[in-house]
Amino acid sequence: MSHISNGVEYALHCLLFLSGRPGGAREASVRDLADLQGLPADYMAKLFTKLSKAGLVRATEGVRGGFALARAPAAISVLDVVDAIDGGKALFECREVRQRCAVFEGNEPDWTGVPPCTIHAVMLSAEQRMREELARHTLADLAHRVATVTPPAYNQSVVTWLDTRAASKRPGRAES
Amino acid sequence: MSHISNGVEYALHCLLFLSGRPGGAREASVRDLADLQGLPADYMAKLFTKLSKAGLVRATEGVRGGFALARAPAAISVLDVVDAIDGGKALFECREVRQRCAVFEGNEPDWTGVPPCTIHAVMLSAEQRMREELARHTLADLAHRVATVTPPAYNQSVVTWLDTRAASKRPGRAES
DNA sequence: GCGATGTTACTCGGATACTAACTGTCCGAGTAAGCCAGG
DNA sequence: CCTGGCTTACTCGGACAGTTAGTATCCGAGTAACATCGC
Repeated sequence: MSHISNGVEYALHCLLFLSGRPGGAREASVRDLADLQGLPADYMAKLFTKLSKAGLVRATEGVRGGFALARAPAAISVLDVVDAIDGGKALFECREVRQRCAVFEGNEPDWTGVPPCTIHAVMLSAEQRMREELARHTLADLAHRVATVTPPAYNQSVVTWLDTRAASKRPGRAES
Repeated sequence: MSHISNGVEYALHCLLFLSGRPGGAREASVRDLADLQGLPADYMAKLFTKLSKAGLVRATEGVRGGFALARAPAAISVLDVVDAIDGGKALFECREVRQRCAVFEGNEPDWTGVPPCTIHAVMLSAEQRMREELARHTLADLAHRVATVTPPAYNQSVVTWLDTRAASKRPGRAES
């Protein structure tokens, strides 16, 4: 299992669609976002509730509701998304092996408890480097980089796909 | 589950004992090393075979056999140990979400395959930063730092523990 | 006394559970927007 | 014309199964060192 889960990737792709819409700040439903990318919709709903609790997106309820970014794309970093989805789990969990040393025979001295253990310190610094790199990139950066790769016709077709999808479903007794 | 497993921690602690022995290059059996630190011995044996395959330690078979470092402590980095135990697994696995976009309807264009996807690139750079930090620290560095924290009496008692342990078991019909 | 045999402790590798996390699905409750019927 | 009810599509949250990786244990095979036994 990779440390950064698939959920993070799913969420980032969806957030990119949300931030990439021209004119900004329009909202989209989870189901449309998931179907557009071939992702499991129910699972995405779970991920979006996590994003909402982290304050990255804002939900509007009811019919024609959906999610929109709660902040500007430039104010949301990849690290924010990773922490929101994966819960800020540690890269490494120290098991405090030093305290189990057989030489102590049950009563370990006080110097083994001093934080952090030497090996743990190395892992913490490595994790810090990783987090710094993730924090350097924002949704705006990613969206801009994606825009340089994708042809404009693709962006247009995505917009029309979402629009026709939104138009096809309307509340009330439409099909009766 | 943390990305850097407990096995890496176990291995690093054992390697520190191996590199910290004064006079260097003496060997110790897996069972002694495990019992000294209260670690599962059978599991440690598996980890040491991984270390051996990676060329970090050298095994001598038979009675009074054991493991010794294959290189100088200054020539073994924490990254070497992580890769040997955890198999160099990726921090993030790209699922190539772009190729599933519903707009394509089965026939994705060629530009989605260009490596790597924008999100993947960010994760790769973050992983690279982490690996650089892990590669900066060697066993010699760790051993030196540990030596500044632990009292000298502790090191002496560990040596005597290992020696008495080695002396208590001898082949042949010792206990008859 | 010297070589053959046996015992012991080690490495090596496979087979097998157990546990935890991630992934994905299903379902019910609550809410807002629009449509329709009745006053 | 206006108000109340109804339908719909959404969010929200819990419950649950499948898969995978890490953790841990057990066991058998092969090997080297040393003690003992037999010549």
